[in-house]
Amino acid sequence: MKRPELSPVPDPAADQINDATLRLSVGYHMKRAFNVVQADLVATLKPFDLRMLTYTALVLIVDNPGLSQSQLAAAMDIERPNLVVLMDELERRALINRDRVPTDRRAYALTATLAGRRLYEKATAAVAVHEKRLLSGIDEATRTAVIAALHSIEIGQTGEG
Amino acid sequence: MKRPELSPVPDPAADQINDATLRLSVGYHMKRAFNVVQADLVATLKPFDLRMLTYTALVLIVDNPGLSQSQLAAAMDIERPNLVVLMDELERRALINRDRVPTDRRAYALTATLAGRRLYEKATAAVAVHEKRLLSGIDEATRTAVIAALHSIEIGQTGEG
DNA sequence: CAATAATAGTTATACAGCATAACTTTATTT
DNA sequence: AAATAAAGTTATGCTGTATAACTATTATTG
Repeated sequence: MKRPELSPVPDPAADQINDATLRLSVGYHMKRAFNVVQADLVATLKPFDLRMLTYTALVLIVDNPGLSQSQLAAAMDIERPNLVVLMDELERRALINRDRVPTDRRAYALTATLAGRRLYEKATAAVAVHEKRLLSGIDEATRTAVIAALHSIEIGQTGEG
Repeated sequence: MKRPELSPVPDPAADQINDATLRLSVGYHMKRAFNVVQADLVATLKPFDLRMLTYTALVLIVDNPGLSQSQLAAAMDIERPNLVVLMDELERRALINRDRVPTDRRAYALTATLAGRRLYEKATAAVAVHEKRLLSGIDEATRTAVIAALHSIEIGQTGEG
């Protein structure tokens, strides 16, 4: 506002916005960084017609054959009703099977089809490549430390005391 | 109740789900960690009737008085139409003012009211306290490294080559 | 064993976050 | 002056997430 027209820049605070207060928050940093990572992941998975949620579900089913929808929902930290539509989609695309559990006819045993496993392989390889590029500016030691820190935040050692 | 090994557990992956493949992805770690942080932030801001978006907007307006909605939307990395409803809410609650810019009658100059600045102070203090607890298990050096790494990911030095 | 409670999956629904198109009003450009 | 661009707005749709209520089945228990 008080910038005289000495500088060729037309507007003062136009492009330089002060977010120093927000930068004090780790949540702010995480949100901004995660936005970038998520955008990259979404773009990476798009050629495979997968979103983060469908990819995550597919991977967990391939790696944990036979698990139930409830278990999967718990693992993915989403509500059961929301998982149903994910399974509907993966099943419709013949990437997974919903087999009835003989010992508990309420539950489904989720397994990946051959097509599902193939898609898993391709998508996982693509994700690895893209993530490698995303982290190319961070050395291995730091990368490990970041992963560990993120995990420690996730675990949440903030006792109630 | 711990299950003794008298019986071969019918379902092996019952409570222990293997997410090793996903753990190779930083995005997965970030999402899970961010979920925790976000939940904490949401809970922290709830007493002030603020969400992450409204809090972020309020802070940026207080710290950058006079900025326009377009500038704010750019700073927050959200679309202008979505910012409108945020400003509607903050204005309705008399936390900010939308003053017409004399030199450009299309734009609004956003400023915080006294109530807005007071809420900013209280909310920011609360956020700081909660984040401190959230990061209590991480030493200062690691914390700095994590922030730096997150920022470097955000900036995205991944060239197009 | 029958009544009850709990669990797995489902449907319907609602809300927040994010994106795009199209519009009005005002500024800028040509 | 006409065309173009920018700021803000409205309408709309899609994704992700959450809850209530329902069914079918299993587990509990009195």
